[in-house]
Amino acid sequence: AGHRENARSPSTETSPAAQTFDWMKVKRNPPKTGKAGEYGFVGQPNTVRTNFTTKQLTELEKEFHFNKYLTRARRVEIAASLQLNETQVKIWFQNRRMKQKKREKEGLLPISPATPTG
Amino acid sequence: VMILRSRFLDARRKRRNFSKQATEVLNEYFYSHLSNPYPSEEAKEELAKKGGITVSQVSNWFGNKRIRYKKNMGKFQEEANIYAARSAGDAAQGNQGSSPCTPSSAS
DNA sequence: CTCGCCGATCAATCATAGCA
DNA sequence: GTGCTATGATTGATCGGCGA
Repeated sequence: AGHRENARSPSTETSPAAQTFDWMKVKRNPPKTGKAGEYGFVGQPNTVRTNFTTKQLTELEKEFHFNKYLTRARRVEIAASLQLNETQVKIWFQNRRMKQKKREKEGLLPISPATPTG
Repeated sequence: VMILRSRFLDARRKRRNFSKQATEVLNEYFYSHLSNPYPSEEAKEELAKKGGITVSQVSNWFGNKRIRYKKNMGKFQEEANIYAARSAGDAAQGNQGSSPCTPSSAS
């Protein structure tokens, strides 16, 4: 699943090789990590990816080993404990699960593609 | 920043450029589908096999390629022309009707 | 309708490879 | 041996679709 755009820019057609397709115009909204309690104002979009500290990552990983999925209550605890947003904790777990899945997949058949009669 | 960055630097970062063959296959697909360079899972597997790399690497390559291409289109015009000429006659440019091209080699 | 998850992708960054 | 660019991988966060 993903994007299905294919529109082309209305103008700028002089160049034959590369127009400006829609996917080239795709822009992501700035992160709304409303990071507070660190610097600047509270509730002000950070506009930049948060850099998790080693401690935070360690705790998150530890929790991940305990259980791959979090409950609302648990999430609140961890978020408060690590001084992160609930959303950040939630997202971290999501990305973590995806990473695990990818790891399992890679360490399974990248060495033996079973290519009979190539 | 400062500090803390001294992570063991996961050896993962250890990388090696892809073979010419892999780059060739990837670029061929990219510029042949410049209007929509989003290969499906199947296409990725095919490309991975042809290039002798993993599907993840194919995904990474396209992800980086797309971002870097649109960030510096001018820098890729040259490549675009080169690969565009090679496929010349594929779903690439102002191709709205999209031809029923499905060269999927059936085994 | 709201919320979490999945899968894919984005976008910024890290660290190294390659070249002058 | 130094400095810059090219390139692969990592990752916090977004987008769209689904199901509870």
